[in-house]
Amino acid sequence: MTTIKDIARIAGVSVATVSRVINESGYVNTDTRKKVEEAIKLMNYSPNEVARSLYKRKSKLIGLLLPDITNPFFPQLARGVEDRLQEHGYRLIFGNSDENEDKELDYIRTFVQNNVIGVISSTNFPDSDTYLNLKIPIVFLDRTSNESPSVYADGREGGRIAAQEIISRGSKQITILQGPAHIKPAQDRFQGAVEVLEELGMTYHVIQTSSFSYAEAGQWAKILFEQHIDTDGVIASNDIVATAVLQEAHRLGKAVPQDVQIIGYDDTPLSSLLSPSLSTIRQPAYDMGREAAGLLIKLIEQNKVENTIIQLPVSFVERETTRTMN
Amino acid sequence: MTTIKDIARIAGVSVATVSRVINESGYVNTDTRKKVEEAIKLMNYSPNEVARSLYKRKSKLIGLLLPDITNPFFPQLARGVEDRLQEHGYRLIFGNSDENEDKELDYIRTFVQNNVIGVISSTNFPDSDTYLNLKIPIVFLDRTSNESPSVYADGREGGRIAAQEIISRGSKQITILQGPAHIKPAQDRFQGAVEVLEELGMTYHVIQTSSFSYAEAGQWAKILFEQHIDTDGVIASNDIVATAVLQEAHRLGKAVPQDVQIIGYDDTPLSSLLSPSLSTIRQPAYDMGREAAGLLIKLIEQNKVENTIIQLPVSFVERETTRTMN
DNA sequence: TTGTACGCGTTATCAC
DNA sequence: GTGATAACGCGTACAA
Repeated sequence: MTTIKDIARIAGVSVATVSRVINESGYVNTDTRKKVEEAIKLMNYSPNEVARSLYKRKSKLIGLLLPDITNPFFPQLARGVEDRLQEHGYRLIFGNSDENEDKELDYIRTFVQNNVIGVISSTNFPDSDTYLNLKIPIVFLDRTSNESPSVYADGREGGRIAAQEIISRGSKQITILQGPAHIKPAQDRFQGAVEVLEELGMTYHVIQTSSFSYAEAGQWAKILFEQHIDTDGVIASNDIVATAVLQEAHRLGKAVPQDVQIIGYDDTPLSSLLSPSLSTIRQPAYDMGREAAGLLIKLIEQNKVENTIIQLPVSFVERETTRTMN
Repeated sequence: MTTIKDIARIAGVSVATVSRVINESGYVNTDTRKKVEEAIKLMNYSPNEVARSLYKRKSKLIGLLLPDITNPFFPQLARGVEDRLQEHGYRLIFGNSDENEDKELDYIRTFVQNNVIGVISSTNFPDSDTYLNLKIPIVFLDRTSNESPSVYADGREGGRIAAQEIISRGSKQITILQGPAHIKPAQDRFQGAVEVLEELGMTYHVIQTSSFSYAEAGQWAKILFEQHIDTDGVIASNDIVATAVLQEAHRLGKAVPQDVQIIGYDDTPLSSLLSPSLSTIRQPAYDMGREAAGLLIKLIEQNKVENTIIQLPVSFVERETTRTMN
């Protein structure tokens, strides 16, 4: 590995001078600068970030913690985060938490050990000591915590919209798939939907699910129609589950949306490719990622930041699993 | 931040001793060990990985470069990699390359600057100087290069199987969607399919596509049926495109698989949730990720490794977009 | 069995 | 303008 010393030797100057031209700090004669730059190019040298990080006690690394990159909602988030960070020269240390507090804690610790300069986390435990004791900026993504910097979409509102839309399009026997109990955004959207259903005095049923996994989605769909065969409107906990419901409806010979309407949640890319394409509540995942990264960068680079709570709008995406309004 | 010095002071010993108990190297009296361990627990101390990395000239970090985490094939890969690495105490620095050589080079450089101890890359440029000059272990994932360590599934064979299956199930007017020209695995599977079609003297058409993006998939599907309305068998370049074709077929009132059979590629999780569910060529993505991580770890921790080229089997997954054999 | 001192590659301070 | 040099936190000879 070629170090700053090598460059200094080749350019015939001291390491201090090399450091100066690299960091554009302090004075340095045009000629000597040229010599140094040539040496750098010659050796294809780039400074050791680890040494830098050790001295400055901070790196260009940012920790990103997501529940499960395999759930198609999160890659969008991750991509948004990465694209924005990359523009500012930051890099990502990444981990999947599986919504597991221990795993999360373990990752956060190693993030800190690696001098990450900030953390973006999608966690169900934003108020745990892990985060409270963190001395670096942290942004919660897709999850909220009191006054802590957060970027999220309003789940309760999303749930409300889902319920309103499906009701106004004529469903009378609505079944809600309630997402995993430990996942806050899932409960928010569930609450929102229930609120509207209650307000309007609708009869409805609830199917409790315990994961968003592809593997189990089919099971929830089966159970749904076993227990409530006459349901004519399904508010799913996310697009994966909605897709499974759609498939099961087909299997049972139910016409969608004539016999049963289905509304998903997230607006994952696949939703528009289904047939019928999936009506859903859109969360602007990519933008959420970008916003979170932007907020974190502000937190890192400025001392005062105005808005540390960023709420992005959700919206109903009308496709083919809901009927048209008359 | 609490450092090894603090621990030493609190435990009333020298930093060397603390280091010894942490790393379980050298002798240390049971009593003094106890004192040190107590101090560590008291302060909730964990060693600074950056300083370690600087001294040892290598970290516990591994660089992972993927084309686009937003393509549902790659999260599976990533998850496999991460799960295995995590078991061995390694962490991931992650980047999306967008199949772009400059971006790739930029990431690899920052990986090196951060003392990553190995790299896993899904690249179209495995023979570029970037990789040849790398002095750390590298494993190519989903892509191959001569004799370099690689983990991949046989694309050519996958293409052959796709063609064989669709032919033996009765398609006569086959259209192949040829994936992006610069993506090797896409071309491999295309070649494989063409080979079989040629060998059997079938007539077939080719639609050239230039990306795997959701946004454009619909376009290719439209073009396909515009140019070859009488096609009765489609070999898609991956599951995303296959899904778009399926949707377009619906739109045109074509029955699947009666009028037109469709075979995808990858066996992305969504494939089984479509209706009709998608017949496809399965790549064991998660396992590929795990294998790649395992191979890299071997490369890092052992000096001799037997098999550095790992080829995983592809297989036909029969679902509902192909007819049953008689 | 334990402690001292040095070096890992870089930046910043302070002379010159 | 430029060059020594201390310091960042840790691991390891080597000495004790």
